Amino acid sequence: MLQIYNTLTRQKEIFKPINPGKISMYVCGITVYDYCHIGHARTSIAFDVIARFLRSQGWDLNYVHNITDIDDKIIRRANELNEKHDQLTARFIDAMHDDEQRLGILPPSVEPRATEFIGPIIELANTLVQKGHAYAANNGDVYYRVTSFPGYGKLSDKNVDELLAGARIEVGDVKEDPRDFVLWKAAKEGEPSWSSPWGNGRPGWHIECSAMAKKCCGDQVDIHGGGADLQFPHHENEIAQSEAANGHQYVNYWMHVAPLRVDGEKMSKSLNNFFTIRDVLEKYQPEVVRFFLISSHYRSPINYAEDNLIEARAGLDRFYTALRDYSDVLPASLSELADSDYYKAFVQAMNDDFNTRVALAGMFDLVRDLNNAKNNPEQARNLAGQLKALGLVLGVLQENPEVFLQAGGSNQIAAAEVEQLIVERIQAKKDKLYARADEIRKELLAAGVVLEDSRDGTTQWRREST
RNA sequence: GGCGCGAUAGCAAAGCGGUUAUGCUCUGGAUUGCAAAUCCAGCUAGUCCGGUUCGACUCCGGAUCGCGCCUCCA
Repeated sequence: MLQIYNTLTRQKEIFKPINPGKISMYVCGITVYDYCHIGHARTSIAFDVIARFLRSQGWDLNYVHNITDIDDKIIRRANELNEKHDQLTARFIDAMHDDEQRLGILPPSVEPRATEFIGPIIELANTLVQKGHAYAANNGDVYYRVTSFPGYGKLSDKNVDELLAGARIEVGDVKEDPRDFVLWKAAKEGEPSWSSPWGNGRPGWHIECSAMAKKCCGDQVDIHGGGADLQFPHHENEIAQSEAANGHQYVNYWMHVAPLRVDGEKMSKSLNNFFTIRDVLEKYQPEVVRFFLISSHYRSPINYAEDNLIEARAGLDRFYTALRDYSDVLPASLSELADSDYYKAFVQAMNDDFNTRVALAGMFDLVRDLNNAKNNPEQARNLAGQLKALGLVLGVLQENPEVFLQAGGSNQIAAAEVEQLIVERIQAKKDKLYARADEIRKELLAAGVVLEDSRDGTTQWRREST
């Protein structure tokens, strides 16, 4: 039985779909004015794992992951780079897809872009104006009237009155109330714009998600997710918009992924302490990064630190070492797994608010049993197939073990050179020249390569995680 | 200041009112020409102070510390 921690109620709840067997899941994506950082990767991977798991359990999942491709930062960056805004966004969308592919993130069911939903956005803004929840200011901006929505603050536990105290009042503000937020922004000279009942302009940030969720998922969404930093104001504003317009509950289960930290602080654009995905992948294998990010629960903050990445590689080393002799074994099918205790433990862990850490712990148990079963090839192959099947749900363990183990590390020495030294060493061993054999071992170890002799006289090698 | 989250062994990170989490590290043993890998065994826990309970790391209260949101942010 699937349980999900709901930010709205601050507790784990038994999941009940709106439509039997179906789940709609809307996840806030990225504003594409720069390369994605690994904080973005954390959220994307968390929901990728959730999507993979839900599908594996037979749910008919509609996973919507949007792209914000028009906003102030995009316009500013395009001006800085003297580039058209849509060229800029196209470039960074390509980069994002590239990063996602490398990290094993499967494409969502739908990937709507704000600029493709201008019509529905205007329609929604219009509805809100007509219902008295929004108003057009005299400069062509349209604002949401926060005090018109009684439930405002329910997601983030904010008190509307206290928000007034902290609200920023800008010079020349045309809002009725400092808490009001923009639905439609009048265009200045030269800015990209679309025509609307209020003149040329562009959508505000929050309304695009309300509009796209409505079009892609319907008026009510099963699961809506994103980074924890979107809880307020973004998701709070989405609720205000959608519930005021639709007249009923917008989202049943709100899920928020904890921030990734650097030196104990949140990694973010504004703090400028972020590492882009491509920077990180220069240094670590994609699967190592992915494994690191799923090694803790999605609601726990994790620290991006070298030691933790090395540990992730060490964990994967254990998995891939166990799978070494079974590169030809295919992941078991779900029907083959039905009676497996490992599978049951895995599903139980994942059903408990997607506890990947506990799921992995069970997979390590499976590794031990697999290593113990090496004298029973049939059983061993069966266990290897199970392990790969569980790995597939998490999006890991699908590489060829030798390829994985021989990649990464410092790469001080080429694979061909390693192979050559191994040939020389095997000859030395045959000649009982153990001093020479040990010398080669030491030399390679200094270059981060570990040799592993086997009983039949062959030698396997891998690169160390450091 | 308001709202919220967390504090677990050398490190990382989970569940659980009483029974081994797990991974890495470390120690001993098996194995190995030496190693590595693997297996077996073991060592290190629950920030502090109270309370509830036969019994608390687990529930309740308080303190301390850390973090997030309150402004664009996944």
